[in-house]
Amino acid sequence: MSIPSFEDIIEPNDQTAARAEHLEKLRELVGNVYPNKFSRSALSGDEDTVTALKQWDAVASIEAEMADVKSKLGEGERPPAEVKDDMNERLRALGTVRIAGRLTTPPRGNFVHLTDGISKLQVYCKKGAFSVVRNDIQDLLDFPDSWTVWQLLDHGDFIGVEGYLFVTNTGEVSVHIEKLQFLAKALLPMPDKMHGIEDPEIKQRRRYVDLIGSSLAVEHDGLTTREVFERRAKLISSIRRYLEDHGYIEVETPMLTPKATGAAAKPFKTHHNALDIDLYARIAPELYLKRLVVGGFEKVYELNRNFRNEGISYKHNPEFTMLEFYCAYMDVNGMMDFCEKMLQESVQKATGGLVIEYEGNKIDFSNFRRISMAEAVSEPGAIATGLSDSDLLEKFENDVEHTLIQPTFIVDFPKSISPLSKASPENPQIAERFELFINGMEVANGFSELNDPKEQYDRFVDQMAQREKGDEEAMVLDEDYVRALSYGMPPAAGIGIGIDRLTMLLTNKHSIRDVILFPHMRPEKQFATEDTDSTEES
RNA sequence: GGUCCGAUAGCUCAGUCGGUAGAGCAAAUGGCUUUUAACCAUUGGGUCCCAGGUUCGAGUCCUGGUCGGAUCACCA
Repeated sequence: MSIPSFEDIIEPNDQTAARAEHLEKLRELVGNVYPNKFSRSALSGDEDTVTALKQWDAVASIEAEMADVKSKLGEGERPPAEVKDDMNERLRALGTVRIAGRLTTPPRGNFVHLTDGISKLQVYCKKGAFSVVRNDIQDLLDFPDSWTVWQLLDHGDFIGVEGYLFVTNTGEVSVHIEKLQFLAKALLPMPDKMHGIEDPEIKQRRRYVDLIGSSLAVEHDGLTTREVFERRAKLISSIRRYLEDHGYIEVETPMLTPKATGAAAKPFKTHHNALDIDLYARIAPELYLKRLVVGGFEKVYELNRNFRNEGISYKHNPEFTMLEFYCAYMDVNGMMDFCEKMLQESVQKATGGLVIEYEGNKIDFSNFRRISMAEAVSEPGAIATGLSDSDLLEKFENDVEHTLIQPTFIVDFPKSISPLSKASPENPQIAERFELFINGMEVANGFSELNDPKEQYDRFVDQMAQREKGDEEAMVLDEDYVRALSYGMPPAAGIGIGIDRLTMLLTNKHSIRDVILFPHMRPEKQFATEDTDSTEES
């Protein structure tokens, strides 16, 4: 296949031409236009980012004072000169700052804002009163070359500045530049500064530019893209901390497996050349994790990707992040208790409260309902009886599931659809299994783990029979897993929690694609998929 | 896979009944030594997603396609 040219990739236009020309002129003035580093340091020596600098006590307190002064001013009035002078004296005494970032606007006049992706900091340069670092040799450019460099900066470029802090006439804390260093060029134009990128396709395909746009956008509904993924990260780290605080150990089990089993789903298939065998991307880590319970890891978890070769929808992506964990000697009820507490803690940490707003609904995590599937499909006070397992499930999925807005554990699943869970001691037709529903969406699935190897074998055989009958998603017999259980597994409970869906809830996003940085999409036509066969050894 | 909706300048979007392709931001040029999304003036910038069709004439109407979104089915 032909290799696309650089121009094919960046698609030149008048804007890129101007930027490329600026880059060449800058190269003549400063030498290397892509220098290797810029040492950032600010007042106490620890503030390396714009955000850290703005949050540092001395700076934050002056900003707070100024906000107070400005709040008492009328429209168009400026802070009194004596207030400003006093602050400037205090700021000047703090010393020199070295700070770097991306330009959030084109340089206009003498001002520009730098961003670290979170906060913005204004910098001011006085024509003729600052120098530009030459990146090729230890030397400085002075006026008029320094001013030329300033004028060659574009919206989106990276610069580093050295200078002192001051407040402007309008009361904004800014850096007065003494030295400026050019750090990197943006050859492509930045997104609209008011709206960022709105086209959902470009937002998802080019998440980097969505992130640039969303951090700079003035107007946005709800969380910015960056905030969505920061909240996702907070959720995940708080879950990890909670599990580790409770004695769980994180493990990694195979993603490429000889058998796709442990869940009801269609797998992705691939091929290992050296071994000449087919492998499947895992659909669940479940059976590997329980092998570890057999081996003596009494509390074990894995938080990573699963792959299912199925449809794409607002709540399905071919690869999705799932938390699975197992606890020895626990049953389904203990697992529901633990899950409830863990989710409450995580929601609190990620959002700051237990009540979230999702698509107009208030969802309260402070109390999870528990009702049986039979109760859920029945009129109040009259439990439906005589339904077959499949009718019960169908009625539940069609009539009830979407009505479960508040966190609700549905318990007492039919055993026939739960091939890995233990039967209830009271009713052999019922599995000790639950699913957690929030906003009509399944978020978790857990059960008392079946640990009788012979019964597990029989259940697999039953699944294989259904497979024979054409059920592509019936579970595949895993002989080694049956062997593992035969070494003895303690009673245990396990759970799987859909992290993407939980994130959707906590970020008020309707689509799973909005909470996955790079969701699955068709490849762009002009950049065909790589022909991997041609790289194969012959 | 079914149904519905969408694609116009780098970005955000208008475009009436089928009659010369528009605005704001961004860009270029000039001015400006403290501006707060948008300083002032001037200028340039279009395969109206693609391919057909109807028409004197199509961004606009019709058919097919591509890509995307919503929704239903399947699924977690």
